[in-house]
Amino acid sequence: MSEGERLTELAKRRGFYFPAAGAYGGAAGFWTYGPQGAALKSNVEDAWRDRFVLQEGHQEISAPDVMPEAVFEASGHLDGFDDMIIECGECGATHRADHIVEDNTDIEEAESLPNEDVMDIIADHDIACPSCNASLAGEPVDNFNLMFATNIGPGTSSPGYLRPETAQGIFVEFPQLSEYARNQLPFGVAQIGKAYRNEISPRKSLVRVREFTQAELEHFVDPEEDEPPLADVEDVTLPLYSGESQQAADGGVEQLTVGEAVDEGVVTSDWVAYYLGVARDWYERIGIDMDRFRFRQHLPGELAHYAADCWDAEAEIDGDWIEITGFAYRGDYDLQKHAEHSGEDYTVFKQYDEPVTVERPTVDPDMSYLGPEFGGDAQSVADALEALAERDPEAFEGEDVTVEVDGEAYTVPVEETDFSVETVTENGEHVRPHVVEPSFGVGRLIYTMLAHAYTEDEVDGEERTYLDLPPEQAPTTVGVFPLMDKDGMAEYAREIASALREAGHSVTYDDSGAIGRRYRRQDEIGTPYCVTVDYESVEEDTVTVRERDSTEQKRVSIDGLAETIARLTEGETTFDDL
RNA sequence: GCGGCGGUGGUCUAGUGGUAGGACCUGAGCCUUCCAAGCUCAUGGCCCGGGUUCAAAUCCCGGCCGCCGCACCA
Repeated sequence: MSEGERLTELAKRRGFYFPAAGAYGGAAGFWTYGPQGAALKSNVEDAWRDRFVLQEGHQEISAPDVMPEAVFEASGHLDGFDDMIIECGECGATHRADHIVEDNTDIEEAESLPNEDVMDIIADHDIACPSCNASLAGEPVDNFNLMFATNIGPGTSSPGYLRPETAQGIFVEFPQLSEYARNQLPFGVAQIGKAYRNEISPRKSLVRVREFTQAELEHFVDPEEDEPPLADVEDVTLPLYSGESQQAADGGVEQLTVGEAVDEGVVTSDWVAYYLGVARDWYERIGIDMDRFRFRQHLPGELAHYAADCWDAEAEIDGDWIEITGFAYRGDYDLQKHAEHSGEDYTVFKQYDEPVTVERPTVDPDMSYLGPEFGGDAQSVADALEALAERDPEAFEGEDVTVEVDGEAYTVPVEETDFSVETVTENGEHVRPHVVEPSFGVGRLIYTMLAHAYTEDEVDGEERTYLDLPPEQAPTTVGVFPLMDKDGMAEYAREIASALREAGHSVTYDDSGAIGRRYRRQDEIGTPYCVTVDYESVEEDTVTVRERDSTEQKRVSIDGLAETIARLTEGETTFDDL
């Protein structure tokens, strides 16, 4: 059985996750997190929030899953997602219809043509299937959109989409979010939420799904001025698999510190390097095996439409590398697009230390002259004059000035342009922030954590399976058992369970069957500690605490038990020191 | 979406054209002074639809789901 199969079996049996709506046959790519899985997910999200929001001083928001079409027109997802697909009737291969047309004809931008036209072109040119050479003439051209579409309100006049990434919910609200950050760069806005992609072929349980949780951080920075606090992470060692190494015959993963990676230019963006460092330690914190982990740089052809440089964090499972996080330097792509499409201001005003006095050439052309003179071109001429004044004020020194519009020259008397050089005081400038984006797939993190935590060993000759999840992440912190359900032990144990719950621990109480069975049950869901009440407990107010990984036990006093468990889970003390 | 393989209680699995058996798990009880012990009892199943047949969980077709490969993964 593969690692993945063992995991899926355990996940279903023990309540981590299972295919959704199985009673009706299910739907591929949708999974329900059971009690253990939901608790684990919640813990991972809390740990992420702690590190990437609280510790960084960022803000967190929660935007809608459904957004109106305009948002995705601006973001590029509508075009980027609406692929023309043609399927070969012979071999069944699916191809991008627009690409096939572009490759076989002089036509460019075939994507902008209606599907019928593309079909006709394929028939007219008798284009063949690139896979098997059969003719594609007559095969239908379909759209395949990876976004889930819906209608907002009754009717179809207001289309909406389920977001394919949580990021747009942040970008689109930038003007408001900037206000909350008092318009001071840099600032970061995070979001943990669902995203949806109508994948052609969901695979590998939680790895490729149609509905998933993302934890995304959009860190808005001034590209000219802001620097990450690299000193905080410069000694963190990163396993880097650069684009260069991937393409080299003998390339492999290089262990470089964040400092070295930046100095040697392996990671070009300091910001990306910073977050690689932060994330590396965080992955370790949540129990990902650092011996089965790497950062892989995207190859040039692999980069998304918005990304300038991108590294993926990848974890090895069953010999495959699973992408668990993307670290992208998105530049100002998204804010720029939303500014263009919405007409709103997606910049931050940066005030200078000292106001700057500059001489600015301006024109205020007399339209009552330009209008009659140039007719419909008058506005273009006025715009050209303005541009020229900024570019080359000396052009206005003579009697006439000549500008070119669409290859045609227009000559205007300078006095009609009202040219002047004004002295203005500038207090600052509008800056369009750049965006650094670490984007985590929560389901994939969970899948990796479970796969890496899955451990088999032997206790007293019996095989045992347990999850060595870090106590902070474990769905349940402590199991409380009476050694036997008699002589007051159960009552005593229930009181202890209540007390531990009141102290904030996640507690399971179990009095069924033999004690060993109960330990194993907790082992399989990764519960780090079990407290057992025996005869001595009732008499002396002590209990045994059993550690999951070693199965060793220590007797401790009931007094301060909750604090003892808390210190163990938080790593402030070790089991050996009890 | 294509191709290959598969689908029997919660899990793992046996099985045959005559409507299913085991193990584990789970629950109840007994026993038990710390690691899946034992005994008794109990709950629970042939993925869905159509076809062939006197009879289908079994054979055929389609669908759904899963795994693998291809394609896709902006």
